[in-house]
Amino acid sequence: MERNTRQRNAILGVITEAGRPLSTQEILVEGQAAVPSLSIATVYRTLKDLITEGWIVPVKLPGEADRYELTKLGKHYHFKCSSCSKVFDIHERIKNNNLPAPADFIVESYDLILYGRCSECVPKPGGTEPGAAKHLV
Amino acid sequence: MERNTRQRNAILGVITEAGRPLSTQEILVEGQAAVPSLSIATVYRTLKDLITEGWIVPVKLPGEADRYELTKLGKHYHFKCSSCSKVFDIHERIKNNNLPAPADFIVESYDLILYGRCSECVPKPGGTEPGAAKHLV
DNA sequence: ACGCTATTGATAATAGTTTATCAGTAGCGT
DNA sequence: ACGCTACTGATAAACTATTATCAATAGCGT
Repeated sequence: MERNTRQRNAILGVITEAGRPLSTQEILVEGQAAVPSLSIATVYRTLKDLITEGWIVPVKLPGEADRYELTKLGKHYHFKCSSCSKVFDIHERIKNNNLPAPADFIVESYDLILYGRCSECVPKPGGTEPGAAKHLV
Repeated sequence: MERNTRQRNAILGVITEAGRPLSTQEILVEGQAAVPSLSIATVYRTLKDLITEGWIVPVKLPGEADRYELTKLGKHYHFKCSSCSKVFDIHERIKNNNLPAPADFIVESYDLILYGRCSECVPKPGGTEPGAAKHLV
């Protein structure tokens, strides 16, 4: 990065504010609130730069396109809501860190992905499904 | 399925023998040992049928194409070797099943994926990297 | 062995995501 | 304010994985 552009600021701003990993489409739409002309090409270009510079990291989930979040959030896990499709960070530790594998295998790292309903999409008594209407991704 | 073809038998056979989730390419190559003319189209078609019929299930890993394994193996986790790229089943149980998430989230399921070196690719003293030469996927 | 038709093989087409292209725009040093 | 050139926006292109197409092949019931 050599110039401090509105687009770049908007994109890094959106990711910083989000507090959860965002898809390229989420970044595009949110970023256009700040820079209406923002294009998907610039989103991809800037994400690549931000990764190279170490500001953000891609979050990979099975069968889905990458999402992106701040590197400084460090090692943690992810929760995907099966209703609204948003992905949230889980910073709680796994209590028992004793991960089982065959004795002659060397475990170097691991991913844990939880699936379920986020607080917005938990079915509440006497109401219609909140998730259905709030589906944004 | 209405006819019992050599192709179908070969594909289901390869998956059954493997003992680990196989990629479409692995299934194609291994299947061609039994049916040399086997094409990738037939692999995809047959995999879809076998899934519909309940024989196999897709195994999804972050950022990778689906692999396939027998349904009857039941719920378990996976280990991906960072050297040879093979994926192995982990049937051992997680000792502490207390998965952490925000209190107002409902966890319905989870995926656990271990990364590291399989027994074939563990660096052994005084030898060159076995993994480099054995990279088959 | 015959014949019907489900299945196959080869390849084109599709789908989704990411990257390349290039003329126009806008940071930023002077 | 000027000018250089990195950056942007629009879109084409590339890429990978998967599915559709269709003439040729091969199960399987008779």
